[in-house]
Amino acid sequence: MTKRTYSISELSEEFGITLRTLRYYEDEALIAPKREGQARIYSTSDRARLIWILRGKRVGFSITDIREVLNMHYGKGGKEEQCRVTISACNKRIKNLEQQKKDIDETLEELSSLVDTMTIFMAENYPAANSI
Amino acid sequence: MTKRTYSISELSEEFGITLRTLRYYEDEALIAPKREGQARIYSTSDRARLIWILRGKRVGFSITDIREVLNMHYGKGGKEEQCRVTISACNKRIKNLEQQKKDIDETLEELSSLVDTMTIFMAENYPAANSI
DNA sequence: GTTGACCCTTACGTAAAGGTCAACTAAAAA
DNA sequence: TTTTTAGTTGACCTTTACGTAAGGGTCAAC
Repeated sequence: MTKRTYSISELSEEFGITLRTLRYYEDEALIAPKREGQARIYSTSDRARLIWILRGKRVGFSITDIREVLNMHYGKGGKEEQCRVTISACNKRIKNLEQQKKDIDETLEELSSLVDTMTIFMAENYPAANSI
Repeated sequence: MTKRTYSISELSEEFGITLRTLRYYEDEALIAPKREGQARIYSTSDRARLIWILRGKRVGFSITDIREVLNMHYGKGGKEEQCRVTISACNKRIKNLEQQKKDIDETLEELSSLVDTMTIFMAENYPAANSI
C-alpha cells in the first residue's frame, strides 16, 4: 500500500500551490480534510478532489462552479428533481466546454498563422540568424 | 458595401456587453475607436479586435494577455529581437492552449460519465418520469 | 531550553474586471 | 423651447482568488 494520507505541505509541494490556497479551498468548502489536533490530514480522496479542483481552474471554472460540480458527484442518487437539475447543469457545462474548445481552436489557428508570418518575415529580413 | 462604422451601443448590443465594458477596454488600450466630437466611432477593424478580445476572454486570457497578443499582430515586422520574443511568446501560449484542450477533454469525459451514471440511476429509480 | 520545522487562526491587503451612480453635453424630437 | 435620447467622464463600489503579515502552538533535535 502506498501512503494514505498527506500533510498540507506535501500537497502544496506536489501540486505547486501555496498553503494559503489549500486552506482557502477548505474555507470555500471544496475540501474537508480530517484533523489531527489542529493539523489537516488529507486522504487520497481529498487529493483526488484537489486534482479536480486544479483541472477545473485550468479550464476556467470559478470556485463556485467547482463546488457545484464536486457536490454533483457527491449528491448523485438523490431526489428525482435534484437529479434532473444536476443532469441539466452538467449538460450546460458540457456545451460551454465544447464552445470553449472551438474558441481555443480558432485562437490556436490565429496564433500559429501569426508565428508562420513572422517566421517567414524573419527568414527574409534576418537570414543570417541561427534558427534555434 | 456593408456598414463601415458602429456606435458604442450597436457593438454593445451585438455582442451582449455593456457600454462600461467597451469603455473599459479602451481604457486598457485594447481598442482605440476614432472620435466624432466626443462620441466613439468604431470601425470594422475595431470590431474585429473586439471579436478577438471576447474570444480571448472565453479561452481564459486576461486583459493583459489579450493586449499582448493584439500588440503582436500590430508589431509584426519589427526588430529582430522583438520578432524573436513575439514568436516565443506565441509558442508559449500555444502550448498552454493545447494543455487546456486536454484538460477540457478530461473534464468533458468526467461530466458525461456523471450524466450517464445519473441517467441510469433515474431510469432505474424513477422510470415513470417522462424523459424529455 | 532554545532553535527550527511545520502547523494553526485571524484579519487586512490587492489586482482584475467590471457595476453603479451622478453630473454633464449635444443633438434630435415633440 | 423644452424634453428625450444617446453619449460622455469621473468616482466610488463589488466580487473573486488568493497574498501577506501578525501572533501563537507543538514537537523533535541539539
